[in-house]
Amino acid sequence: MAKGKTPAVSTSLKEFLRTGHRHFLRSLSVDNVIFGFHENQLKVLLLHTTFGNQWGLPGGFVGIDEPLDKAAARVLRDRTGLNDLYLQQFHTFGQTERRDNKVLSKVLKDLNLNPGKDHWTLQRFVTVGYFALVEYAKVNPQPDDLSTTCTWHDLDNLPTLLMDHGDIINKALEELRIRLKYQPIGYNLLPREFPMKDLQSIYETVLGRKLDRANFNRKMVGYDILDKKKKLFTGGSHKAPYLYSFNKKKYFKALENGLGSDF
Amino acid sequence: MAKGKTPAVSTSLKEFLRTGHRHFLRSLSVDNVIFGFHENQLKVLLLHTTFGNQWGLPGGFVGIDEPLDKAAARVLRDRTGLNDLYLQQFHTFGQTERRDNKVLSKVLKDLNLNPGKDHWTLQRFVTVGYFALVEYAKVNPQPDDLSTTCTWHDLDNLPTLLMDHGDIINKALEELRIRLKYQPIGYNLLPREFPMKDLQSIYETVLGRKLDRANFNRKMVGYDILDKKKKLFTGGSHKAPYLYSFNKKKYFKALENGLGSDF
DNA sequence: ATTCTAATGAGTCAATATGACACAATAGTA
DNA sequence: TACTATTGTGTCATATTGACTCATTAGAAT
Repeated sequence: MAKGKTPAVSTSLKEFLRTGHRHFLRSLSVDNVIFGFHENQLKVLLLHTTFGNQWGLPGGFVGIDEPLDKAAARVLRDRTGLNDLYLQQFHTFGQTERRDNKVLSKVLKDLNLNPGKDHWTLQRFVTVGYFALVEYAKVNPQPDDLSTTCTWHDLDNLPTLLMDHGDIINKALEELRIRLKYQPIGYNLLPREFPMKDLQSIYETVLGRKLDRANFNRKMVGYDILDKKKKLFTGGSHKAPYLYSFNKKKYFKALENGLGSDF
Repeated sequence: MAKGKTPAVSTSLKEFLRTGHRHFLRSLSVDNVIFGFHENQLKVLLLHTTFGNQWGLPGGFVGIDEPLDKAAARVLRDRTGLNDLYLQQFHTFGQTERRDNKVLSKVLKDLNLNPGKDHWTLQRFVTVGYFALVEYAKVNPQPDDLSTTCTWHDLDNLPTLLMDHGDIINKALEELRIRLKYQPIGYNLLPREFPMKDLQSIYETVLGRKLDRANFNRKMVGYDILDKKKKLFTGGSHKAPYLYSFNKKKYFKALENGLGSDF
């Protein structure tokens, strides 16, 4: 979907479509499922395509001399304006139906480029899926050259999506669910300091069921990977909760001893 | 590494190297980490390359109209002679150093083909890693067109490997370890009926530590996914163990209730 | 200032799971 | 018939989990 900003590539969309096959790996792309958390809702960042009038995941191509992970990180940076985010490869999608005839052939026509079936963007693409966990408030969503808007969408109220992007999101969520069970990565969705209730909300949303407040607290504190801070003044008319922050040192020590495993 | 046997592709190696770029996706390959279990050892199936005098994973290219998963299954079938095996995609490797200059340029020279830097096989490749769990005794290892032998190797005594194939195996093992903790997939490495001790050995090998016999037994039986069969006559001078077999119906029912999860 | 409300931190307790170990049973061998 | 190695099963102390209680407290209402 995205126009890559790899060094030495023209910034013009037309030029990109004409000569991209010389600067990017053929038939390979990356797509990012960027998760955010806001108002007790898990959200995904989506782009609205200029030409096809459809929503799709932020994605891009892989530079001919660019590591795969860097390509995904580049797309993530370009769409969020942020660096060094939690980004995790989770699955590669290689069905033969994965090709975008509608949107891109319309683009090509509009730009007076050869819309023939053999254009490199109209070929079948294998895409490597990454999911990212980002702090909602910090993100400044940026559309790419093929889209008009870039906005958050509630995960349980998604619009119709391009190609298999719905499947990709589902798989990302599934993978997130699994990972959350043996790595406490949820904090990546929160500010540096957060009340325990917010972390619990994330777990409840991702796992899809309510958790007991007291037991959740006990368990998280039990992992010994959080620092307890001073109080928070919430503005709510009730007892103010503690704030916690994630402690990386403690985390890696805890990982060695095996966090949350059977056997 | 492998020559694909996709329909309508010439069976000659030379022809394949000359025209492969028209039948396969460019710069994309699949590699299989095929695990077997024999004499209490976890084994991996490796190929010895004819030209480079090195060992590598069984792999292949993806047909232009072939689903990714099918390509991996095809490679697995071609090397083992078996169908319908446990095969799981686990990671895609996309470092820029992933190109095979040594082996393939030698092959090209020997076949009097243009050994220029721009030959399609000498480009950088992104490879999708799959791991398979197979029943050791049933496998009939088959080398491919670029290798002389295909044999099992002890996982803890591997030879020097091609490119990043060592990393790929390590990652596969790591992924297998994680999966084993929340899905009882170990039985795929065993015959249809097996004594509990063999299953325990697999867990011990994969997890890398001894497990208590009685507790392991209790836990596995507790999952309620195994059928207890008649006795086995081992030939050993001791009490004969029961045989168990995996029950898929029970398994899927157990999965719904969440097998071995925190929270 | 005092009372009220909603949400928090901490604690209890029964049920269940885990880890370490014990012991009788038994297939083949001596 | 006794011996040996290994198996099926049981026990028990300890740790973890799930469901619940209760005193505490920040801000709003009075």
